[in-house]
Amino acid sequence: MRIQAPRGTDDLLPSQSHRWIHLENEFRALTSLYGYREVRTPTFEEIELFIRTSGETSDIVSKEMYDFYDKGERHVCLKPEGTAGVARAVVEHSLCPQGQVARLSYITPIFRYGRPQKGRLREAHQVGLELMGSASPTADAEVIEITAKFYERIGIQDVEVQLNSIGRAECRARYREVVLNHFAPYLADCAEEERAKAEKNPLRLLDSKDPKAAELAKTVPPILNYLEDESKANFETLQQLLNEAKVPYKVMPDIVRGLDYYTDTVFEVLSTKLGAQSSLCGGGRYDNLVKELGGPATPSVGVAMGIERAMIVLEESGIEWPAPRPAVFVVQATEDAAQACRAITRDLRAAGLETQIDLDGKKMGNQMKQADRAGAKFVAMIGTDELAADAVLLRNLESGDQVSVPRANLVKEVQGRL
RNA sequence: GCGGAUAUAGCUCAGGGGUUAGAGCGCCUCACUGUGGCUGAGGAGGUCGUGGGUUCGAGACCCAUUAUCCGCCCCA
Repeated sequence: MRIQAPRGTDDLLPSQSHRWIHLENEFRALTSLYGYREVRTPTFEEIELFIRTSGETSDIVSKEMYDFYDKGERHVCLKPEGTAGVARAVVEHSLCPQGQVARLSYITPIFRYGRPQKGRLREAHQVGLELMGSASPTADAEVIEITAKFYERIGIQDVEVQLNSIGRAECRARYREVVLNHFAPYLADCAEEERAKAEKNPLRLLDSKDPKAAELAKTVPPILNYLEDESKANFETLQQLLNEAKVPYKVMPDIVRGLDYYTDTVFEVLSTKLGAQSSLCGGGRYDNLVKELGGPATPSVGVAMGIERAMIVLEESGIEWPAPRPAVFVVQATEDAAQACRAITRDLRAAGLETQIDLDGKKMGNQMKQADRAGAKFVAMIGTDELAADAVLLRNLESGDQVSVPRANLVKEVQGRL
């Protein structure tokens, strides 16, 4: 059988890669306005890193790790998410000394071993931010504002920012009992699998798709009622800050995140154009993570946005970004013009103009076709006449107009017409 | 990891037990006699996902396997 790309992976081809580059450039341009600097951490890490941070019982760790033993018997893992590696690097290089703030961004592949479908691959890609060293809700607001601005900037419309606070560990422990009690009638006679799930993370009951559970979920008191004073105050401040920044959001008491490290603020951005995988990004506050990795107490907040999912929404929305195209295709009308053509090609490129030229001595008509197919804006042609006159015939492929210009002026003539 | 659907040319798809497997688009060549897009004429390209089986005969039927898509779990 012919070798094909591994299950759940995708080749990014030239017809698409310019869109990714565009999205990444928009991300970099936006985040650098806020002072974020890019970090690149390894593609694989010791598996322990993710077990410690995401939590042993999280789905990511318990069933989706792309892990293996290397030749040195080290148990390693392709990173399933971006935050843990960045936090590890921050601790390792003391990037966020006490009392300071670090603003970091990343663009990375992530790996999760699950059953693939559209918008959920085994190798996916994310752009993300980590704002470390501040416990203030202004930090949460900054990250959420950038996230909203990012989608706005790339032209994604129908999005909804969903916001919640899940409090601190003690609050969640108390709320856990509330939920278990509330759902007791349901848990008494539901499937074993459901019960095990509820045991692991009772908050999952809140967004269950089981009709009976969903019914009970309507009447469960929200976790917001159980927040400690500080959490509650911060959540209120955050909402004021978002109002102030004119970032629309919706408080959703049932959003819970799958990773153990979140504290207080959690949020997601959803799109109506995504189907079952409706989540465009996820983020939240993680005040204990850096400390757990052996660093100083470093309250932090971050977000990770899925590139593939953004691309799906962009496509569904009919948003097209222009593909790169050559400014000039140089056509050799006769064989004796080949050297002159190579020379003007060099001149054009030296002037920063994307220029292509035929390699195989094809006929002129074929060269014109190549120019057309490549999407060139101009053809610069040299044949016997031009050679004699030291000129170049410059043809606009869109209008069909053409003029003969002195060879020495070619670059200027092209630049003047672009 | 569980359930379901699908797999035929580069792309989108037709063909449903019987001779050399088709279409549209794309690709190549030629003509239009220094010019692409339009037109016309030719042409290349498929072990019908892979491996077994049933049959006189399989692209069609059966089994397995791999991949994709949809739903669940979960999430980006």
